[in-house]
Amino acid sequence: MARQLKVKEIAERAGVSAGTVDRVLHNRGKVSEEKRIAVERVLGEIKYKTNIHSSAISLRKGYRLVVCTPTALKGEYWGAVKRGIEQAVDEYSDIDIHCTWISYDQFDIQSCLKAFAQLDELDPDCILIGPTFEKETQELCARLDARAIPYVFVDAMIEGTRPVAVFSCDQKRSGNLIGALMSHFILQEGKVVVFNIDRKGNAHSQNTRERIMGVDEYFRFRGMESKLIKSSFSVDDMEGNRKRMVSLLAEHPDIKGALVMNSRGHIIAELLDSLGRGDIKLSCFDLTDKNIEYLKTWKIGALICQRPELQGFKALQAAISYLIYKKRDNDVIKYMPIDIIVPFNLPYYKDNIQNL
Amino acid sequence: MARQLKVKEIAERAGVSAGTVDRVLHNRGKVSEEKRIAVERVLGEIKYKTNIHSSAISLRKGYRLVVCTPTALKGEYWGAVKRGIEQAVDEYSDIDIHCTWISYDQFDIQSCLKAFAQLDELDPDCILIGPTFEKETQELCARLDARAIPYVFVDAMIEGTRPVAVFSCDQKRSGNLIGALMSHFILQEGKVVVFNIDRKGNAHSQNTRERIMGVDEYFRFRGMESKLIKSSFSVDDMEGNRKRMVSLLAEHPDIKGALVMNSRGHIIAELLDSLGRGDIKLSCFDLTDKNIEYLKTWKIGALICQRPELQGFKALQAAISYLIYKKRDNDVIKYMPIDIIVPFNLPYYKDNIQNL
DNA sequence: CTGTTAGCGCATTCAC
DNA sequence: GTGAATGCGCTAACAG
Repeated sequence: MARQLKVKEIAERAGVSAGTVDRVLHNRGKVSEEKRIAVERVLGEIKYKTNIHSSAISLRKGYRLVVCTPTALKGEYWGAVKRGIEQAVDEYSDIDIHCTWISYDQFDIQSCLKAFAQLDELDPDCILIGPTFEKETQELCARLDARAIPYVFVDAMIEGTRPVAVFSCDQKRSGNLIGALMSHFILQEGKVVVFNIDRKGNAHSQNTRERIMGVDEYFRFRGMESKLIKSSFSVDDMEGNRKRMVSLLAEHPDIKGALVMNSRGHIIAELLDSLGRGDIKLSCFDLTDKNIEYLKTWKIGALICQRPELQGFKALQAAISYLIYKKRDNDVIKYMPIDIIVPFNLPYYKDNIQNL
Repeated sequence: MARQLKVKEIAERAGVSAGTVDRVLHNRGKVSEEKRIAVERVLGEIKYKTNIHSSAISLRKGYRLVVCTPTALKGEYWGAVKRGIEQAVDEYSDIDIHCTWISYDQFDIQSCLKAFAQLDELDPDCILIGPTFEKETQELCARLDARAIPYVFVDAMIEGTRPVAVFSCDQKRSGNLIGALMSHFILQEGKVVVFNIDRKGNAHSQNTRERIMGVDEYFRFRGMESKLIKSSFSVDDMEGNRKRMVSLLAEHPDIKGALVMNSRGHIIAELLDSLGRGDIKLSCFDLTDKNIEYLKTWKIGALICQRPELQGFKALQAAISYLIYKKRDNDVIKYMPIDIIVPFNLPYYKDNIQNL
């Protein structure tokens, strides 16, 4: 296999200049039909791939990005996403990337609206969005589309929008999976509560809804629908949670398992623990510090995770690559693997630099 | 935070030339004590990080690598490792990397010796080794050390050698994990056979031994050692396997589960299937095409995997980075995550480009 | 439209 | 030892 030709050599072969080849390569226009064809002919004969290094080094332009996600606390889900983004910024430090961070309370729609209003005031090259509320995000995106500001979603797709890319998981599959795991744990012996979180001013997030559909689907498939009980809890009212839990357990003495459809399983773990109901098998989503704590002591049986760092990393990467090459990939939605984490494989997921 | 200084600016501040700064940065020597200190002082004040792009572009040198692993068939474990390596070569195509591939039969020690003998004839810049036989690999490495040829291990560490880096999994943990999974499947009801593979001219590989230790450890921990039965099978004598299996099952009618300590679980799956013993729960290692086939039909319950593509990718990366910067990382062994794959999360592991 | 040219930041000559 | 000069491959700016 021959050495790869360089721009200059392609230019020679096509009887044009390097500048023209560059214009054709990145279809920046301003090339006559004739010359374009000449260049494309040469390009067709060989396999050219632009040298990312030379490219990056010549492209000495800065990019202003805004990242808008639920509050990214260290050790929580969005903290991991943030880490991934920061890691990517760091890795791309040769490109001058300036990030502005804006966050909102994912359980409070007003807070989200306020954050989105801030976005309207800014004029970045691209926005990374961690969406929660469907309608509000659609409205934001309509405004961004109008202003021709591209955006990338992390964690979830929002229908009716036109993102450059989306990094997420197949949430329904996650639901199937956690349902299947739980059915193994409880073994037809009793019932399973499916917990959700109370939100201010809006229904469940898209992701949560899809996960629940996945659980339902699995239990229906197994002919065990009647074993599912639905309930919810609050992220801040612990006393209320306790009361609800006590009456729930009284009402359904045959509860053997609990699924929390988001990352707050640790709240239920603590509650069950304090009520002396460690016999109830528990499983939830995401490798957060608090979940890890309960996973280690087997109070959470398994965690279903979706590579938040990688999502953040790839999202930043996608934004930059779009800004540089203005190319949209055909497959907008990129699915991450769904990881199953139990105490034994925990150490090699947590903080593992190999995971990017 | 201020913009990062460039070599030229550092040179100015230190009152030296760019050349000198470069010599200090990569301690290539030939710098007077005095100037070195001046440069290091400036370096201490700021945070300099060399621009990998400019670096890569200036460093216009080619590298000759040799990859020596068990035969890398598509759809099998080593095929995945190969894919990862090729992917990395592709990604680094700006650097001129030339790979020579040498393979051996992992179940035949003579074949391995022959491959290693070939290595002695070559004079590459670095070798990527997928080791199987411990003593033979140690001997090879001693010769490589003598010839000052650096090497990287993929898949397993071999004690008594000095690799630049090793990409592997904590195999004992994998054993713990598969043991724990199996104990969930069979639920104290019956016994578990642990299968291994017959090898020509040597005992089990290091990885296999560690995995078995992990299973033993877990069952001992649970006070269930008596439930384990050890057996083995051949990769090519199917008729012999069938006979052995029949007599094994006759001897132990209470077998409820089977663990295969390598990637050849599909052989046992097929055998059990043909014997009408689909009731025996089966689990093994690695996401190979044949295992996937049985996983999809639930004839294999779960696969334990160790990111072979990523291992290959990182190994190539480590080799190049060592060749360029001559720096050895302190943590030679890099552990990959241990993935649990069941039918539900299979699609997002298999061929998922997001996994690198 | 098109060709020429001047860098980008670093590594490596090669004189001094 | 040391600095100045050159080039890597690509892109952007500019003159025509």
